[in-house]
Amino acid sequence: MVESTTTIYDVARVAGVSMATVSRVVNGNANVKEKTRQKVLDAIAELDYRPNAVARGLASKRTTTVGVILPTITSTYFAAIARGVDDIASMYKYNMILANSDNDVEKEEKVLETFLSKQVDGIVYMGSTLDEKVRLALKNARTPVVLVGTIDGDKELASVNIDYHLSAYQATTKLVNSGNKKIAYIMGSLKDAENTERMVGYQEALIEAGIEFDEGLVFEGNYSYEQGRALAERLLEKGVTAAVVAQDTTAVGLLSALMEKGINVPEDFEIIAGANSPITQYTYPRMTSVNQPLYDLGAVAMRLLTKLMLKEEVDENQLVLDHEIISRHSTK
Amino acid sequence: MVESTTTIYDVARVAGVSMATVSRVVNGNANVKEKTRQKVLDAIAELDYRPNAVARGLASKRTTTVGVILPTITSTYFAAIARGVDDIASMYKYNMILANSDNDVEKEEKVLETFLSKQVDGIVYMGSTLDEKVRLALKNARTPVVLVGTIDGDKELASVNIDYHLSAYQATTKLVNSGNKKIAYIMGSLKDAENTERMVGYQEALIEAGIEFDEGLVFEGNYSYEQGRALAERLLEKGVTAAVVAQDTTAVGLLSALMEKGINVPEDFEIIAGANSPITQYTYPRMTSVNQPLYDLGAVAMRLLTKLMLKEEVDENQLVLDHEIISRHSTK
DNA sequence: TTGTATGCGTTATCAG
DNA sequence: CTGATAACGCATACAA
Repeated sequence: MVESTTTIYDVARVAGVSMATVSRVVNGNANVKEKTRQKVLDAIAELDYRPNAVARGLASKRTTTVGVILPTITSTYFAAIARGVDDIASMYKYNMILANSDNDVEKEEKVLETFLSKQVDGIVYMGSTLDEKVRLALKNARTPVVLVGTIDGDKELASVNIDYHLSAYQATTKLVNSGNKKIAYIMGSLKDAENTERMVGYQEALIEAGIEFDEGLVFEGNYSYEQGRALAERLLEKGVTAAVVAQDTTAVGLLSALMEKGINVPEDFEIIAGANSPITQYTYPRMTSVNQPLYDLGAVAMRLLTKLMLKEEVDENQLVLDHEIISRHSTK
Repeated sequence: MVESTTTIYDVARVAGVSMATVSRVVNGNANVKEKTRQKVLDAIAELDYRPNAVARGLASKRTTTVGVILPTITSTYFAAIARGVDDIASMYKYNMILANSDNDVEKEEKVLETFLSKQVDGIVYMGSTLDEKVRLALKNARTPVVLVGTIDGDKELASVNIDYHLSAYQATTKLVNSGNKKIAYIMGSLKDAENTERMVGYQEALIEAGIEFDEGLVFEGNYSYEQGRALAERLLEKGVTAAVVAQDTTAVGLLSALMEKGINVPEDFEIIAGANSPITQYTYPRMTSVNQPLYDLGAVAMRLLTKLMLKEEVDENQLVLDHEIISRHSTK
């Protein structure tokens, strides 16, 4: 158990071959006689040799590591996506360096810098807002990047999303059809392309139903549970009877505050959550929700990234996955 | 924008100094004249030079990266801990390679192997069960390891936990005091040291209250929401009127199934959740829960790991953080 | 099929 | 205070 790192040279010596040969068998190169391969394998086992990935990375310029940046891993939304990323990543033998950005531009820039210095082979970026500085940094990086749940207006960066415009239209229409006249929409910052798309979908649905658009019924959510709770009163005051809430935690907060006020959901108030993360099913009543294929968003993004990293042909780098609205018990 | 990786040599040439000097200023070595330092800094800025962390890692044998292995990041429980780890890690300039193990021993071994080959400076391990093979691998690693929310019976590995025995005793006693005679305990596998500790605390509380221990009221949970739901009926059949549920998601499942059956919580059935992850507060009614300082568990673990990595003095490597029971509305 | 030699981009030792 | 120069552990082009 003295162990001073055993290197490829040690293996070569014990196996009676050159280090190049050892390297070949370690890397599965076919040009090795079966007999020598076995000798090397034996020596590796005997010495308990483990290739040094850092040295390998320096020599090959590939680290088999991807950087993943997201607002916060404590969000079930991002956690689900990250899980999809990791599963595909490990399937392709990549590891994932994960960093929380809290949607803070400075942190994002710093993390990006670190990722690049660590020579990650690719980057997966999630963030509601795509700041212009970050967008440029991402674009200029000589490392493949895939955005998830984040829209690059210029469509220069590869991305995987759902059709936010359509989902907003559908959710709003569903609430219109069950008789609601005053429908609120709670979404993230309107500076994000994703939310302007939602806004348009919302407006279209209203117009189609002959309902006048009221700017006062659109709220910028901040992803917090507490905000959802706080919103309950304001919505009630305005006579709102239904709401689409893009952020699940906020939707759950709203629901819980309404229930505590004795408002019947869905009889007196309908809610549609926006991402169908697990928590929407942990509430009582369970919430109707737009089902974003979170895991798949991550999985598909990572798969796309592998292609980019391996310089494979990619015909379309703006991927849009299907969503659906799952009716549970927070709508009629 | 042609950019073929600019190295320390390029900077040296432009600054008119040797690479050694560049290395010094990059690493904040004091032995550099202010004037030359400025020249180097200018050259770095001009060339947009970024140190290659891989080369640095090979030369210095330090990667400023720690490996984090956990069952699944989609669990709010582990996600909260991971957030604590990452915050402290980045505070100390470390990055986090995250890997999901699904509590699968083979995956754990494989991940561990990968972490070591990537030369991580330290490892944070979370997993309900600590398999003997994994325990040995961890113990033999020449890399510092800290367990979180995981008990090593031999106390050889550093760890950060709460007092599971005490928390079980307190939760059970609370339910006893509000008049319950049939109290169920739903916890993870009894093969885990953590849960045998809980079991003892549970039994002690019952004995103290003169209530006979009934093995049939102890269930092995599997962390799923669905299992919580399924358990509702069985508990009711047995005449159980209260339960301590170590896993939050299972507790939430149980609560929702009871509510749907028209059982009043807490009037007819009391529940205490075991980890106070955010979802326990998203339910209606909000759940009384043992509050494990999840974020702190991660933060303290990472802090401890930094000490181990820097070979600082550590007087105690078996850390126990305080917990509390937060009374909300799923208990009387 | 195998071996030799060189380079990857730093850190670190040792002179000066 | 600064500059050569030797590792670091491996991949790989080139020879044999």
